[in-house]
Amino acid sequence: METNVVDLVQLRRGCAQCSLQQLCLPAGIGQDDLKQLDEIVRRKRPVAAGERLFRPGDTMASVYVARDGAFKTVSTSEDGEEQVIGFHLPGELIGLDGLGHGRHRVEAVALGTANVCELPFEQLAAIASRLPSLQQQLLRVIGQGVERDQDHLSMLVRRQANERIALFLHGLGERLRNIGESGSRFRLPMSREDIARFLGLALETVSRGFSRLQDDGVIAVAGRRVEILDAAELARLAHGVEAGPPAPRRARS
Amino acid sequence: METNVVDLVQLRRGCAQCSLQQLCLPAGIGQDDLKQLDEIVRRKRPVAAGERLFRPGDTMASVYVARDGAFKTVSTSEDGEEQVIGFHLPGELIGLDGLGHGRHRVEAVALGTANVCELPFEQLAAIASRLPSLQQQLLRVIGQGVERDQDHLSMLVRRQANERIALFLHGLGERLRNIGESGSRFRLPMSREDIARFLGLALETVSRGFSRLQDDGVIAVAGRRVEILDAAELARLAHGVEAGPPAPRRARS
DNA sequence: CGACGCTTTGATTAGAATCAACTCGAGTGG
DNA sequence: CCACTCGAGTTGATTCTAATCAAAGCGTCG
Repeated sequence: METNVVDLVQLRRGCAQCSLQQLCLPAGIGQDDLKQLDEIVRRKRPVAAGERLFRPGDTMASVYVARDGAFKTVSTSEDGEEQVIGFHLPGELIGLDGLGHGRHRVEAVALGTANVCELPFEQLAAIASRLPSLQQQLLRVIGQGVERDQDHLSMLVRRQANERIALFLHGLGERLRNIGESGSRFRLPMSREDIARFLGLALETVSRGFSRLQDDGVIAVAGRRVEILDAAELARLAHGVEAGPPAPRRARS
Repeated sequence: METNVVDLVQLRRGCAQCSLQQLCLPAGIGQDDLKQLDEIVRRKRPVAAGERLFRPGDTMASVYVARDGAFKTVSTSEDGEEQVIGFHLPGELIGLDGLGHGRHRVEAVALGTANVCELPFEQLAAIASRLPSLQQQLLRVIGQGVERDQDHLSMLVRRQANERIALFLHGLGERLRNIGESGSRFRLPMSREDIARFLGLALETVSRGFSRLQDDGVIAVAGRRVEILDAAELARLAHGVEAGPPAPRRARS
C-alpha cells in the first residue's frame, strides 16, 4: 500500500507547505490569516478522469482548486451542444460561476486523475469578511477569472482558426510555465474535441491546425505530446501576423 | 434654464428614491445599510455621447452605474482591432474588469447622453467588509456579470450569424423590459458596427441579418428603430431552430 | 442644398464546416 | 502472442456561410 501512504501524506499537507501557495488563493496572505483559511480547506482523495466536481443546477456549496491534474468546465445549451468554457490548471479556482444565483451553471469535469482542495463557500465568505487581505485576494482571484474569460472571448471573435490555435498553445505554455512545468514541452490534458469546443471550431479544423503548425516547423506534435520549437513564431502567429520569417510575404504557393 | 433645475433635482436624489434600486447594487439591502452606501455614491453631471468613463490602463478607482443612457465596453487588441465586450443598460454595473490587477483593461464609452452614479471602489470595498448583506450583494452582482460574459461567449461560439442576431435582439428586449421599458419596441442605442463587433460579425452581415428578420416578418426595423413583431419566432430562431412556422422547410427560394 | 456618416444591398471569394475514409495505438480476449 | 475492436486523431473532397470588395440609398446637420 505504498501509494496509500503517499496519498495520506499528501492529504495532510496544508496550504503553508503547498507548492502552489503563491499562485492560489492564499497568495499574499499573512501567516495568521493563512492558518484560518487552511482550516476550512478540505483535501479530497483523488478524483478519476471524467468525474465531476459539480453539475449544472447544483447549489454552489464550494469552490475548488486542483493541486494537480486539470479540469474543464462545460456549459451545455438546451439543444445539447457542449461549450467548453475553460480549462483549469493547478492553482486556478474552479466553481465561481454560480456566484450570481447560488447555483452552478456549468459542470466541472476532471480531464485526468486529479487532486483537489475544496473550500466551502459560506465559510470562505465568512472568513473573507473578517480578513480584509483575504477579501481583497478573493476579489482579485475572481477578477483574474473574469480576465481569462475576456481573453477567451477575444480569442474567439474575429480571429481565424489558425490564430486561435496558436493563441491557445501559446497561452497554455505560459500557464504551464507559471506553475513550474515546462512551457515548451508538455502533454495536453484534453482531447482535440475539447480544444475544438473551447475554440469554437470543428475538431478536424483543430487537427489540421496542429498539422499545419508542425509542417511550418513551429511545433512538433504527436497525439497529445506537444513541443514548441519556435516560440517567437508561435507568438507572432497568435497575434494575427500572416507569414513566418522563412517566407515573409509569398504569393499563394 | 429649465433643464438645469431638473438636472439638479436629479443629482440630489439618492438610491432610496431611485427607480433602479431593485436592479442595481442596493437590491435587497436594508434601510440603514443603504444609507451608508448612498453616502459614497457620487452622482455626476451628464456625460455626452462618445465620452469615456475610463480607459485601458487607468487605475480602477471607481465602478459606475448608468441611471439612464447606455454604455459599451471595448477592448482594443494590440493590432488595433476593437472588440465590444459588453453593452450596459441602466442599473448594470460598469468597471469591474480590472478587479484582477487594479487597472482597467477596457474602455467604457457612452453610446448617447447618459447619467451615471460613480462609486469609489476602495470605499465600496470597505463598506462591504462591514456589511455582510452588501458583500453578498456585491458578489452577486459580480457573478451576474460573469454570467453575462459566459452567455456572450456561448452566443459567439458555434452559432451562426442569424442565430447570434436573433439572440442579441431577444436578449436586449428582455433587458429593456427588466428596466421597465418596452421590450418589443425600442431604439437601439448602438450602431450596426458596434453590434457587429459585439457579435463577432462583419457589419454587413448584421445589416443583412436584420433585413432577413424583417423579410420573414419577425421584426420591423428602420435604422435604429426596432419593433419585435413575433417574439415567439424570434426566441425560436435565437435557440437555433431552423425555419419559421410559415414555411417550415423550403428549398432555396 | 450639399456633404458626410450610417445603413442597405449586390457580387465574389475565402475559410472553415461537413461528410467520409483511413491510420494508429491501446486494450481485450481468443 | 496475435487478431480484434474501439476510440482518438489525421487527411481528403466538397459545400456553404459569412467576409470582403464595391456601390448606392438615406437622413441629418451644417
